[in-house]
Amino acid sequence: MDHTPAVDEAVQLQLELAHLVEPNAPEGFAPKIAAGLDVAYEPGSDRLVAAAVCVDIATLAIVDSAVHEAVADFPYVPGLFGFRELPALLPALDKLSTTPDILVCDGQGLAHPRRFGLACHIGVVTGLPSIGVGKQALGRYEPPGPTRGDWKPLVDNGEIVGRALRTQDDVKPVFVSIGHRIDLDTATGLVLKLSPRYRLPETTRAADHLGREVLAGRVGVQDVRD
DNA sequence: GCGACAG
DNA sequence: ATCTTGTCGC
Repeated sequence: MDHTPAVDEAVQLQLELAHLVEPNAPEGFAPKIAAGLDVAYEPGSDRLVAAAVCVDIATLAIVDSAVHEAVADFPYVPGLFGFRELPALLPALDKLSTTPDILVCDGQGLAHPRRFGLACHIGVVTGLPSIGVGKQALGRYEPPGPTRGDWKPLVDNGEIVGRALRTQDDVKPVFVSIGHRIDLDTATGLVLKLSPRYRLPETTRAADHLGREVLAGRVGVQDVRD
């Protein structure tokens, strides 16, 4: 990517990079390790902590983690998340001693006005399969049934860009969309697999928790290889 | 034109 | 995203 592009050029960059998104999983794709990515922000400052936590998909055990502290150099603009979080997320990924099979991002992937949300962005840049799991949709959506596993397609301009997925009975749905090198069905199945008990996947819960602990100073960055 | 708007 | 008080449930 670039070194802090201007807001207006960021939009153009997304339109170009969107062509690089691959909507299918690699041959014989059988992910074993999923990495949860999240960024924690310090109130009233530009300081932030990006966290990456690797989880064994079969057991949900945490097998590796890393963080990267930085200063936000791009403003929060809905639709331009990648430019704000990638600069911090990429270094965190590099610090992992494990290469995850798939990245689970906190935000949208294809379910984005220009079909290039954070998950697509980090997927294309790293070349790794990725999926986006947002807590909130960018636009309107049809509520899925009340049971875990129920879902409704997310439609934007006549295109199916993702799914509103119920990960637990009677809890608000999450918004799943592909990021890169994966398909919607596989992404949906993986999100359910990673969310056996809570609304959000264990991957994003773990990354969110680690980021907050480091921000608060309760966990030293050296404890997770900084 | 106006409102809505991932984290 | 983060702040903030209380409440419900395991």
